[in-house]
Amino acid sequence: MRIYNTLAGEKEEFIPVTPGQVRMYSCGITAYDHCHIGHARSAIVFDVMRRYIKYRGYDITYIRNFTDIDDKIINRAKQEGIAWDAVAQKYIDEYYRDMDMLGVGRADVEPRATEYIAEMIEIVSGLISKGYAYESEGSVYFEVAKFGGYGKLSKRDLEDMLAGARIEVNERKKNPMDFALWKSSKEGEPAWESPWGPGRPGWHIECSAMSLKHLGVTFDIHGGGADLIFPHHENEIAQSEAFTGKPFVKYWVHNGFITVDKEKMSKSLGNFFTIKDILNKFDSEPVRYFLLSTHYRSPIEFSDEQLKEAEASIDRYYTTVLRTRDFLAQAVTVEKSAPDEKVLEDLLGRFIPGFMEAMDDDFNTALAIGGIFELIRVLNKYMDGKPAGAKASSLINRAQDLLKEAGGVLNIFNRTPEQWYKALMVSKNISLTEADIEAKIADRRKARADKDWTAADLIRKELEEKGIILEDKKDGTGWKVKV
RNA sequence: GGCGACGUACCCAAGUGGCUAAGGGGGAGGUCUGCAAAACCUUUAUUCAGCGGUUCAAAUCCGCUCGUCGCCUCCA
Repeated sequence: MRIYNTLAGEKEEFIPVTPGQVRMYSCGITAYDHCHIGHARSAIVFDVMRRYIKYRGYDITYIRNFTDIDDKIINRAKQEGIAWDAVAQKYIDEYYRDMDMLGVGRADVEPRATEYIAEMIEIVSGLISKGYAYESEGSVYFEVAKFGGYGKLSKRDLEDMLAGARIEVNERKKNPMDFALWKSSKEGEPAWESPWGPGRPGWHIECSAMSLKHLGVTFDIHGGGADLIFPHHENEIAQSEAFTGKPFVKYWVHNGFITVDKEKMSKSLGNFFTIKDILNKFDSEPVRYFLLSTHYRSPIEFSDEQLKEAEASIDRYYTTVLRTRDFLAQAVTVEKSAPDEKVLEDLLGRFIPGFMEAMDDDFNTALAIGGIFELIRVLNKYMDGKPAGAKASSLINRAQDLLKEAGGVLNIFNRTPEQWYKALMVSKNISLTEADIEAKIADRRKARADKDWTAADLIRKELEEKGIILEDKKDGTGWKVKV
């Protein structure tokens, strides 16, 4: 496997610290507001990395944290007139609802910052005694000038950053770039006892404490959105490496942003879409597919148009699944090979190697999906040749298994066509029930038997206007939701 | 100002030195069908923002130009 390492600035061969074992950490959310599609991208990307690493035979431990104490949470609590921890809990619950919908699995450990106050205090104390941090009016700051490697992840040097202005002056800091490890709390704010008086942890220290506790001194993969590279991840490196004296993380991976009208989706611009809003209009599978159809490091332009295309692609997939099922259900009478048997056989042989080659190359899900649709096309073409018998059934079964295997890693394409159509009926607000549709199909069957084509076509048209497409097959009429 | 990324067909999107430039969506024509739908076939990039260079060979490496975006402040 090759992984693009932000620290190295290039793809590197993946060699875990401990052979056969992978330890991975990704930055979760600060629980103070609804999650938007950008959070979904990050969560899905790391979910797929985790699934693939596991598929590749590694024993993986995956940690994803929740920041449950922070200025934004405190402000939100004031706004909503509820306790800060109630705010955190509310948005964590909501996060789980969103992620469950999107097929994002739970991490092995999902620590919350406030459960690790003691560990954080220990690190902060250690950093003070080692001379990397100083206390000032009840707060503790990390002195970046003392840490030689500062800037190595974000590729910038301290001098340039100081010259770059846009840094607020803070009387308590020795240097404007110094960052808070521990913040003294004002009266009425949540606070924990510490050697420096009542206060709360700074944002960055929690990830250092929780990863150290669960993954050890040096671990394999640390991920997050590209906007966390600086300052968050840079600061994590400084704290952790200053404290342990050992390398913090071997591979840093960062996902790209979602854009709207070419601009980064962000709270301040107000151009964001919450996961909830999107799932009101679209089923979750097209959303997940859409986010995986572009390489994780590239920007993705978000639009309804794109989601509709994703819907069409998924529909193509399930339509083919339905077709293979109809095919396998046919009574076998004779053994007949189709002209493209060899082509299909060849492709079946190299499908999984091709899938792995794509995923091994820095988790190229876009290429992997391309391979899936290549198989879909070849499979359809093969069935067009009207093969029959045991050999044909075995090839088609094999194709289905392989598609399921690849889909399992991406966690898409793993429903039945019926579940897909049902989901579409919900997301598209189809007013008909399945019984309504079946009744119309029965009416139309009668009309067709009487060769009353006008009446038959009228029923077809009527259903189409309500979003249902009829398909006449040899042994009856099927239906599907129009995408 | 500093650092970085990107620019591939009508749209989305792989491909980063050498097999016919993946795949999806859309358009046009066709096969099939009572009509459709689905599927399949043909077609839609002699060319990868532009210019110049390196090389037997470049979308892929180097340089310049143009354009777009990001980080440098909380941010997935």
